[in-house]
Amino acid sequence: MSPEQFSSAVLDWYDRNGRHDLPWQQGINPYRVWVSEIMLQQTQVSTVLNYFGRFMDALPTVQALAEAPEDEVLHLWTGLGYYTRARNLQKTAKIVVEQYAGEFPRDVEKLTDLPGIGLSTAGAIASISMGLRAPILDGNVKRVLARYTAQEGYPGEPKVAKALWANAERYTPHSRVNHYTQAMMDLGATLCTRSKPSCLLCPLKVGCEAHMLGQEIRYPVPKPRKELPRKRTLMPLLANHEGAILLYRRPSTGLWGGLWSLPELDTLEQIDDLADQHGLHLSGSQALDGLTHTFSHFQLAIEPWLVRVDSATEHVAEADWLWYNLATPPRLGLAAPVKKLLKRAADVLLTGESR
DNA sequence: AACCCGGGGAC
DNA sequence: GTCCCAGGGTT
Repeated sequence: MSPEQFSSAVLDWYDRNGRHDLPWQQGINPYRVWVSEIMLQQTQVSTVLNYFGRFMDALPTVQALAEAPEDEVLHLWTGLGYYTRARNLQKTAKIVVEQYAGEFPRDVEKLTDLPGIGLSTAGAIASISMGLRAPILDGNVKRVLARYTAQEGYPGEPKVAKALWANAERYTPHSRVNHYTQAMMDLGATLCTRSKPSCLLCPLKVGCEAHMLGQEIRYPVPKPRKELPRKRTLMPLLANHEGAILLYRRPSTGLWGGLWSLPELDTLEQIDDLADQHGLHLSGSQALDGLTHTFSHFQLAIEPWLVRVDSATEHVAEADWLWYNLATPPRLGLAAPVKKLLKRAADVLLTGESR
């Protein structure tokens, strides 16, 4: 779509389906829009609804905010979080009153010089409350544009951010910028949502690259995960004469909650403690191929050892321990890597092969 | 570029 | 529990 078609489609949708009844959309002026934009930074609309009205009732003008005790401002902010926002709010109010005679500068660059106002917030204030053709790139617009252009790369990357800003600028229309800005935020908040976007209702679905690829959820590309912490553990597979392996049931809460698993040891020497605990006599042990299991929050390197049990093992004394017969496996919940290791153990025990 | 700030909601 | 949200400032 051309930029004109793009913005027309967005504006038509806004006229029919956009939100027009939010508190900060009434009695629009730079002060109200500014306060709402600051409150909405990293904060959901439903939360801000509980604060905006109270704040405006108490401090209806930039002069009132500039003259208020800081404690009063922070009181009105209590529960919203990111309290630097509140302090910056009042700093900016004082600057606007003292340096700009109480009128916000009609200039994006001057707006970004004010504490707490970055490029996106400046664009929102300038377009919504002043009608200036200024782009925004908040989380909503970022998501809409990243999908529309199937933008690769994490938006925190300067190269990617630059591409997104360039498109934000390109699609911003020359007329009705106030409605366009509001429309793009609405689109991102109500249709082009992070998960389960409502593409069938979207005015941009015709040109949306991500939709054409059927890959809406891939965009924007999430922040790259930091390397996961690594842990290691030894897992002994104690095998009795019947070809059964000793397992225990993990506590119902926590990692692998309620699943059956192999014992975990820090060193191979601890195997003797385990044998004593169950009254077992061990013979030879043999290393199996190691494997790595990845959790959401760490990587676990597992060193499995196949250990032969020499003594009789009719019963296990402790509760939550059992001999898992590889030939006639009971139907139990097993941790994924344990299932893999049991299969390996079965191969070794039945064929004598080491893999 | 990495990190800090914060509370709440979706999943 | 994790991740994200109408981001910006500091180091």
